[in-house]
This record gives sequence, structure tokens and C-alpha cells, in this order.
Amino acid sequence: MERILDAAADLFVSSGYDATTTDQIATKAETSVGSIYQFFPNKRAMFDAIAARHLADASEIFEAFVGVDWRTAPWRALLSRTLEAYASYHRQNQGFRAILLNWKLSPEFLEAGEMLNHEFARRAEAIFEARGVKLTHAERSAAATLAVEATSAVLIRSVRLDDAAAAALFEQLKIMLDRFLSPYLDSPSLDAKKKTKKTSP
Amino acid sequence: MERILDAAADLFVSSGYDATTTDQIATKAETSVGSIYQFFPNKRAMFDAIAARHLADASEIFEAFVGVDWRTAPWRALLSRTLEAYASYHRQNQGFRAILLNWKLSPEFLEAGEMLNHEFARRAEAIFEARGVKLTHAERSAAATLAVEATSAVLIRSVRLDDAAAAALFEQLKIMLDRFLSPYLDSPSLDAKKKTKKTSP
Amino acid sequence: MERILDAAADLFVSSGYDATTTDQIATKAETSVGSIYQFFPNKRAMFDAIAARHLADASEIFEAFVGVDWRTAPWRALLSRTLEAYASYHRQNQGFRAILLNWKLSPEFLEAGEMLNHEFARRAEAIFEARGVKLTHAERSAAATLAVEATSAVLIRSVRLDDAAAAALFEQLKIMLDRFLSPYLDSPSLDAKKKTKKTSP
Amino acid sequence: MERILDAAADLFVSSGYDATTTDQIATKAETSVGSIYQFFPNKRAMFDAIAARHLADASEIFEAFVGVDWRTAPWRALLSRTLEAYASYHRQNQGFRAILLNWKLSPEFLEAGEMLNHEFARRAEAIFEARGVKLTHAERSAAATLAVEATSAVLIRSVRLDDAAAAALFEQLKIMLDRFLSPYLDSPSLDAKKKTKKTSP
DNA sequence: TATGAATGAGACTTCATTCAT
DNA sequence: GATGAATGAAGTCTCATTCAT
Repeated sequence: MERILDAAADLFVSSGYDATTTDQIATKAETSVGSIYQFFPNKRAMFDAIAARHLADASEIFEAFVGVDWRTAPWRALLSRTLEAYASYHRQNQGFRAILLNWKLSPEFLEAGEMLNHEFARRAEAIFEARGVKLTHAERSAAATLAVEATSAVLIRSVRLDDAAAAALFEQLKIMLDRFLSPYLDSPSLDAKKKTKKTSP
Repeated sequence: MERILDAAADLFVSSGYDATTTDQIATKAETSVGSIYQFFPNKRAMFDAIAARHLADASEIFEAFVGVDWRTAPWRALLSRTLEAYASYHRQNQGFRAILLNWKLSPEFLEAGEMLNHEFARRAEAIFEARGVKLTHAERSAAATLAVEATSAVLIRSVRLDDAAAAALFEQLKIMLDRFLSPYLDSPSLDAKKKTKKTSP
Repeated sequence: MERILDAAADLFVSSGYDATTTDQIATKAETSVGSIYQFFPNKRAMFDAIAARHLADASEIFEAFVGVDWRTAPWRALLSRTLEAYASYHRQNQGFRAILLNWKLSPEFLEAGEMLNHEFARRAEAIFEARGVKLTHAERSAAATLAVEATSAVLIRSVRLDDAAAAALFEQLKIMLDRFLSPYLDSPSLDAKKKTKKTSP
Repeated sequence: MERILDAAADLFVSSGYDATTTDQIATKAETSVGSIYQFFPNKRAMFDAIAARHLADASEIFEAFVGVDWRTAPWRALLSRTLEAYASYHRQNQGFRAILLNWKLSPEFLEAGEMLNHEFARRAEAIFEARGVKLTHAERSAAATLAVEATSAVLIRSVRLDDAAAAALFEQLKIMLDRFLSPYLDSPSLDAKKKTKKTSP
């Protein structure tokens, strides 16, 4: 039942998982506890379903914007596309915004949020790897995680800022990620040229 | 009672706030529930006390490491000092982990946490300003906010990572902040001019 | 619906009355709860129907096997016939087991069960009387009641035993009743001797 | 808590295990549900405790009356002693009477009651064995079970009879058991004589 | 007539808080 | 001041029963 999940999501977000009672969910969803238990074996299952739903949504978006050319496309274009897609989804989707805003609310949400970020980080890693980044596995993983977490933090923080400040913050994020990733991703196979370029002028 | 707060912090971290019972806290603190209620009016008061303690600590640490020479010290040293101080406090202090994990439990603490980050961001701005960074006010503010939020996100994320991954992540954070801030704060060739400018008038 | 009662009887036997849900009954009977409530006003009504059915059956069997020749037939044959009839009914009929297992669930059925035993005891008394047993009225009544109650107890007990143990128990019951009743009822050729024995010492 | 167990026993007996709620027990015991759960982990544990208590009581009585000379004492004396002891305990102990009267009430009580009878039957078996009864293991077990179950049935039935009828029933029980067991237990070492007796006339 | 989703009272159990000792 | 047994409100979940389709 969609109505049940929406009600549960709202309540989990506004009161936290533990503080939300099955009766509250039933009331908000305009059903009865009994009906809830016809769809979900227990309270936790509702949380899991919500998490799965948003995880799937977010994952889809990422997929759509990274596109099929992720191995060959210039990394700056990929980054830019994805960041924009995120920001736009984030701007449009109240529910997702609520999740992002609150996924540290309860250990359960935190876990779900982390799974999502973890998933993104793994994709980012794949992109790095496809470009022959000169990093150990651990470094690559950390760099990917960092990029994702920083983006996530900015999106969450933006919710509380006015539009101008949010735009400025987002602009700096792009700059930061560009400066951070550039030494890793620019001219991996053109190593020599790059060094030459840099030293020659 | 210090022992009570330590026990509570430990349990809040490992089981979450709601799942932790007052009996568990009493047992771990080697007292009785009755004694707990002599020091704290209710369970929430323990959480708030832990929160307050660690927020104050965090503020103090920042102060101590930014130090009195924040205007003149090399920015890399400032950054490095502060990040290390944070990380070490974070690593050593169970209570702080509890707060990070249960961040939004108390509206008061949520606000306090945001104010703390805001405060840090303003300090960072001041540091930028003192070094004549070539940015508009909005950009400077955004850059400072970004640095603080990214750091905060990494610390929060680290709680859930094993030590090696946390260390790697932290390493990349330092690299990222360095690369991000370097173009703003390093004016190797312009250093002279700047200093001249500043000292000459 | 016969199928419903059979399903209910099976489940009452294997899980007990309370632990059996109407959904389980519906599933086992290959119908729906709704249909059940078209035949029975509530769960208890199913139990009562099963009870009534089997009590009636039991009474009929007794009647059939005691037969019309109960005054003239050899008592051993009568006893044997009746016991075997009972045991076979009992062995074949799940529903009867259900009743025995949940005996006291319904006050009405409890009473009915006791009345049935009482009725059987009165028949047995009549058989004794027809054979000129040398017992006071009270003794005769007690002996008849005893035989019936012992048989009843064995049948109830058998429900919880495996087949071999149940058969052995039943065998001993026959021996016991034979030994118990023989001195009372066998006086065809030994009538004289017995009396002599008794009077001689 | 003795009061809790007494209340629970009363209620289990009058309403059945499933129909008795923890709240009812608490009210009858003049405590609160919370206190009950300080002594018993769950409802079932109360039942088990009650069963254990009565099982222990009954077992003790059996022990006391069978005595230390159970291997050597004449079996008729043993039987008589035990039956009398039972009847007297039964007459005096309301609680026990309630248990006996109701142990078929719920599968749980039934089980407990069966365990008790099973225990007695095993003792009776031991007595048979000590006297070299010529029966297979299965027959011996069945005979012992039968004797115990018949006795049990009589005691239960007696509750609903007037004193005179109960006495008469008990008298017949003793006769029945005597006649039943006599061929098994009389003159075990005088086997030859017995057979001669039987075949000679 | 048959169905089975919906209902919600009520069961068991937990646990923050109190208070007599 | 310390203790921990007692309390009972409140939470999760079950299931007999109803009723619209």
C-alpha cells in the first residue's frame, strides 16, 4: 500500500523510527493496524521498503545521468551532469529531500542512507578505475567515498540555506571536486605531457 | 556522575538511544536505576548532558588548535592542526560518537550542532579574509561552509567505518581541502606583492 | 460443510482449539473465512458441532454393538464387541480425538460427555442386573461406573500415545475388565463352587 | 511469588490457560503485570511452575507411601497404602483437586498431568519388575499405565459424586486393581504351582 | 453464494519512572 | 544517599469477525 509507506515515511522523518507507532502510521494512512500487517510483517519492513524505494529512485537517476558513455566521456562532463541531475531531483522531490534531511535520524535511516552513498561511491570508483587512476584500492575507495559524502553533505545543508547561498555553495562544491579530482583524472595516459606542460611555462 | 554518562554514551553508540534501557546503563555504570535518577531527571537528560559536554569540548579544541596565531600562521599548518585535533578527539571519545550517531534526537542539540558548524565556518572565513583571498563575500562564505561541512560529513561517516577505511578517508579529506584551498590561499608568486601591500601602507 | 468440520477437527487435534485460527481452517478446507461464517456463527460453533456429531456417533455405536440381544448374549462377547467398536471408531476418527483432547472447552459439551458416560454406566448396570449379579445396588452402580470411566480414561490417554502403546494399553484394559467382571458375571458352571468357596472358609 | 502462582493456578483452572490473561492474574494476585514479569519471563513459565509444584507434591506423596520397603513389601499392602494416601491427599488438597479436575482443560495442563501419571506408571513398573512379573516390556508398561490412569479417572470422577457413591467407587477400584494385578503379582516364584492349579481342574 | 481485505479490540511484553526501605 | 522491586502506560502484533464486491 502506497499510502501506508507515505505515511510511515513522513512519520519516520518527523519523529524518528522508534518514536513512530504503528497506530500513528495507520491513522495517518487512514487505515487500521490490521491492514498494515497484511502488507508488512512488522514495523521494520516498512522502513526497509521506504529505504529500498528511495535507494532505487536515486540509483536510477545516477544511472540515467552517468549514461552509457561513462567509460569514454570526459570526466568533467560526467561529474557535472551527475551533480546537476542530483541537485534537480533534490530540488523537485520533497520526499527525497525529507529522506536526505533525516537519514541520520535513526540508525535505520542512517544505514539506508549509507547504503545509497556506498552504492554511488562504488560507481564513482568504477569510473576512476576505467581511467587508470594511479591510486591504491584503499585510496581510490576513500576518494570516491569522500566525493559522494561531500556532495551529500552539501545537498543536505542546502535545504537550510536561501537560494543564493545554496547556489554559491553548490558552485564551490563543483570547484572543490574539480580541483580534488583533476590530479587523479586528468591525462592518466598522457602523464608525460602533463608534467611537461606544467613545468615548461 | 561521570561513570553514568560514560556508560550511557557507550550504550547509545552501540545500541542507539531508544534501544538502550536505563537498567543497562545502571548495570554498566555499576549503580542502580535509582541512583541515576538522583542525577538526571530522565533518560533524555543524560543524552543532553553528553551532547552538551561534547559540544563544549569540540568548541574548545577548535579554539586551542586554531590558536592565537591564526592570522599569521601558515594556513596549511592551521588546517592540519585543526583536522588532526578533531580526528584524535573523535577517535578517542566514545561520547562524541554517540552524539554524532544520534545527532537529531534532540531539537536543541540539532540546533546547537548547526550553530557549531556555522561558528566554525565563520572562523574559517575570517582566516580566509585575513589572507586576502580573492573571492566575493558570498564565495568566501560558501567555500568556508563547504570545508566545514565536508569535514563534518567525513567525521560522521567515519563512525561507521573500520579504522583503516576511516584513516584513508581522512587522508583524502586532507588532500581535497588542500587542493581546494590552495588556489585561494597560496599565492606563491603573488605572495610578495601581497605582503608588500599589507606591510607597506 | 463437512470439509470445514473435518479441517477444524484435524487442526484442533494437532494445535489445540485456541492456537487454531479460522484462516488455517479455511485454507485446510479449501474455502475462505467468509464461507465458514456462512455455516457457523463463530469458531466455538464449529467445535460444538464436532462435539455433537461425535457424541451422537458414540451413542449410536454403543447401541448398535450392544445390540438387541444384550440380555441373552454372553457378557464377554458384549464387552468385546463394544470395546472393539469404540476403539475402531476412535482410531479412525480424527474428530473424536479432537473432542477428547479439548474435552472441557465447552461447559455444555462437558456435561454432555458426562451424561454419555453416565448413560453407558446405566446400560452396563442393566446388563449386570439381567445376569443376576450378586451385588448391592450401590456396588453394582459403582462397578459399572468404574468400568466405563476406566475405558473412557484409556481412550483419552490413547490419543497421546503411539499406535503400539495404545494397542498394548487397550489389550490390558480388556484383561483388566475381564478379570474384574468375571467373578461378578461368570457364574454359569462355577456358580456352585464359588458360593461353596465363599461359604466354606 | 507464591501469590502469583496461586492466582494463575486458579484462573488457569477456571478459564483455561489461553483464556486467562496476564492482567487477570495480576489483578487476582493483587500486583501488576510488571511484577509478574519480574519473576517469570512469560506466561508459559507460570504454568510450568505450577505444574512442577504439583508434580513435586504428588511425587513426594507417592514416595512417602511406597516407602523404602517397596521391593520387599507385599504388593497388596503397597497398593493399598498408595491408594489411601492418594485419596486422602486428594480429599484434603483443594489445589490438587482443582488440578486433577482440570488438567485436561488445556493442552498444557494435560501435558503436565500426563507427565505426572507417566512418572507414577514408571514407579509402578519398577515395582512389577522387582517382583519378576512375566510380561513383556510393552505389557508391563501398559499394565502400569492402566492402573494409574484408572485410579486417576476414579479420583477425578469422585469429585462429582456424593461421599457414599465415591466410597463405593473407590472400593470397586481396589477390587478391580486387586483382581487385575493378582495374576501378575501373586506367587511369581511359585509359577509352576499356579499353572498346575489352573490346568488341573 | 463466495471471497478475502479490512477492522480494531485485546493479548503479551517492555521499560521509564517512582518510592519505601 | 543508594537500592531495586513495583508500577502501569504504551507498544507491537494477532486474529475473530464483518461486509463490500
